[in-house]
Amino acid sequence: MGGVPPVVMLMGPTASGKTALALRLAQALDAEIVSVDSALVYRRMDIGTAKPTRAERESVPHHLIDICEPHEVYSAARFRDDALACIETLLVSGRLPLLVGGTMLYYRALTEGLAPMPGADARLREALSARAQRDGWAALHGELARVDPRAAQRIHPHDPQRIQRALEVWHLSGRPISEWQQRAPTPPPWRTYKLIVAPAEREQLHQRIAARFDAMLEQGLVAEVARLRADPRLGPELPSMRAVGYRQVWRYLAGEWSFEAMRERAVVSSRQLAKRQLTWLRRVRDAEWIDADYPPVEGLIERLRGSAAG
RNA sequence: GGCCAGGUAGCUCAGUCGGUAGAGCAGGGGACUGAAAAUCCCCGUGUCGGUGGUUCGAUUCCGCCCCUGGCCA
Repeated sequence: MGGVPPVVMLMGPTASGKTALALRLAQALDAEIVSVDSALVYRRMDIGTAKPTRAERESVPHHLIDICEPHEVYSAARFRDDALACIETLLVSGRLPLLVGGTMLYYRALTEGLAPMPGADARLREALSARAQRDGWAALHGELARVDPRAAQRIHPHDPQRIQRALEVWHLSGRPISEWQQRAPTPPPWRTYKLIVAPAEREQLHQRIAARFDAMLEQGLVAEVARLRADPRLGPELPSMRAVGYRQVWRYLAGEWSFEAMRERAVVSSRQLAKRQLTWLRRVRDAEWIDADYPPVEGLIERLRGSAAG
């Protein structure tokens, strides 16, 4: 099969058991885990992100976890750079990279690349938000329609995040975002083996999600968020604090929601996240789907060994 | 036991001056290029508690019954 080294990607919705399965595979295959998760990158966010425990991280090396502070803004672009560097290092030293996570945009950034357009600019975003506050996002969408009709057509007038990003790119580069985005995918040079783990029944996933959130509460999620709230650099609008669970507990601690309402809203958000992840996952081609309740671990190990040797 | 208010979508409720009903939430599907655990888009037939009656026609009006609150005994 040639000398192209393999990379294994283990994907799946939240609460599907990715972490446990990854540990077993990594130990059997002598692999190292590369996290593909937009929340695990943040330090001090452990319980609510279901971050692998210290013991787990000692049994198998993990990468791209705890790499930035919650007041910082991580991004798909940073992930791509970090992941490419990390995978290269592992491959050079002959170890198998096992990519594990549920942030599907990050997988896409990695496997298809990102257009080389300008990155985020906090000042500009503030200015755009201020104008939206005054004139409404519809006005900014109208402006986008003048400078980049193609993008304006694709972006819904109610989608502030994308309107803002499109205008940001326009102001920073003088070129429409739709122009930047017209470019062929740039796949990485290695072969990938894709695994998707998910419960066969949606109801099963819903039960896992509720049970897991209750477990997080028992483990002290509220206290964890209280500690984060005490950090003056953190606020509810930051990407880190908008993560499922954190966002709801924040509002509970702010006195906006009862404990029961917080719990319900968090579980609901988690279910909705899982649904969005599944929408991405269904589109993934050439992936092997694994039933989360009966993962064929031994068979998988055999196949991956064959693939790695191939 | 009596009186009052309710029983309408999985939940909370609106509504039909009689022509078989619609919001929010939940749920489902989809989109997704530096915030992505984010941000958006689309999708609403359900014995209108049961049963008789009036009526061309009842979820709507009337009687009785059941259930849930509240008040009075």
